[in-house]
Amino acid sequence: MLDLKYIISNLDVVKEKTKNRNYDFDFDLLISENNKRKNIINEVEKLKADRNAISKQVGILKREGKDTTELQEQVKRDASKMQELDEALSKCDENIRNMLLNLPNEIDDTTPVGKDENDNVEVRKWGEPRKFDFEPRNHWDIGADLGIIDFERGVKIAESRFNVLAGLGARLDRAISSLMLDMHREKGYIEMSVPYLVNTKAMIGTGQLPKFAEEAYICERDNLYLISTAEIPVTNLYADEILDSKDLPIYNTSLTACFRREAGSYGKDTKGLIRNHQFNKVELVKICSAETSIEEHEKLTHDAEMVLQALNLPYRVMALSSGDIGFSSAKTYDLEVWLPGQNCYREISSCSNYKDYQARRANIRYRDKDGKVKFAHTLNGSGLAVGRTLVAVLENYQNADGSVTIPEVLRPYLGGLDIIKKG
RNA sequence: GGAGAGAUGGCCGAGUAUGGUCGAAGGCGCUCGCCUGCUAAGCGAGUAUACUGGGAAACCGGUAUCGAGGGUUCGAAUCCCUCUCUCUCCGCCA
Repeated sequence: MLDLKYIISNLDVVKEKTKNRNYDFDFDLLISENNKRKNIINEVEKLKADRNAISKQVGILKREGKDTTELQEQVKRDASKMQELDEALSKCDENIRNMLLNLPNEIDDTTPVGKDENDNVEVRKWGEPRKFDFEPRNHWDIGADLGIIDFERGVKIAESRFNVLAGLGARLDRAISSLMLDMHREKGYIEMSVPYLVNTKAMIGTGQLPKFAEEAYICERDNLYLISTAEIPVTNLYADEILDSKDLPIYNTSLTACFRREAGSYGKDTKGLIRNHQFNKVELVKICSAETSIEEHEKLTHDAEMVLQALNLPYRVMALSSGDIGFSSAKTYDLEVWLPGQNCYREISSCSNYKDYQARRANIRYRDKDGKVKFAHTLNGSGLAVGRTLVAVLENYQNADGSVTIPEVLRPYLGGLDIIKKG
């Protein structure tokens, strides 16, 4: 949520930046609603001030044993007017809040302006894609042949876009998760184990609602949502809190399953593990002050990159353009890993600086050194998507005979195992 | 699932029976100043948030907020109703 006062006093900039997202927003309606609101406040608060003053008088007179009937009658006359105005005011407040909840974050000045993902800008590249002396295969062929990914049975017990990892597939998934969590813990992140179901308030806090209700699985009976990312529970841990500046920055990491309906992506990546309804992800979440968030964002991205480097997986870092960046984000770097089976780079992590956008929604604040209460900045990034990392390992480490070499750093997590072979 | 107790500022905690002088005692914490070889202690002062009006600003006024929402009343932290959450006991259970 952007600050309404900021929007009004920087209207041209905000309009321009919203337009750069290809996002339509009725700023005129917002402003007229706000003017209406101020007028009502003026009127109703005068009435209330009168009422309070008279009520005070009544109290004093009653104690002296004097008659107050006339004063009481006087207040009664304005009661219905006050109620009317109060109702109009709450309606106004609600309208404004809804509008603000549906206005995306202001893009950072360094976010490249562009139409869509084709305008994303490559920031850096790491590693050389391996040269194969055979035709590299897709991970779903490799996985099925090795018997470590079972696509059919996942569909049988749930529906399409669900899969089952079996044997070394499941163990490899766990090894990858553990490696990531250990690496992040060593960098100072606190590991968190959090609920996979959250309430509406949390979903609004991080920006999934009201705009993206279609993406979420709902447990209607209990009015809870399955999380689409650990960002939701971990960021909202601090909702409605005033943190001490001594406790900032907060570094958290969390492994959770993530649930996404993938509405509107029918036909996209239907094969394999790339786009599933449920996948594991290790998330990095930071809460920090406004002064440090740009630097913390760079560091967070770096921390996610280190996992790819440890696994020796080639990748590139993309700065998302204004047309591709997420609704709540001011600036986002995507990490894209090289997938030889598909001969392209694919997103494996998304690292975003939300600045105070989520903090305003979730009411996450801190007291700075002067004792002033300020909105915090929130950041998060995948470090990394576990399923997609599994994909990258299978495709990058595949051998001509269909086996897959285990990357060195994962071997301690697999009892020293160095290769997955058929049978 | 059954029975009971509770929710007050950054934190703890009084106030609720008897509605008005309660934005709310006291303590802790924090900030500033004093004092003391240093630290600790001590002394003094200050210390909620949001919205809104005026002002260049310092600041001054108004409104709202004692879990949330409604109601009674001239007036609600205090009385009534609904909901949410927390705790204790019982039952069930990984």
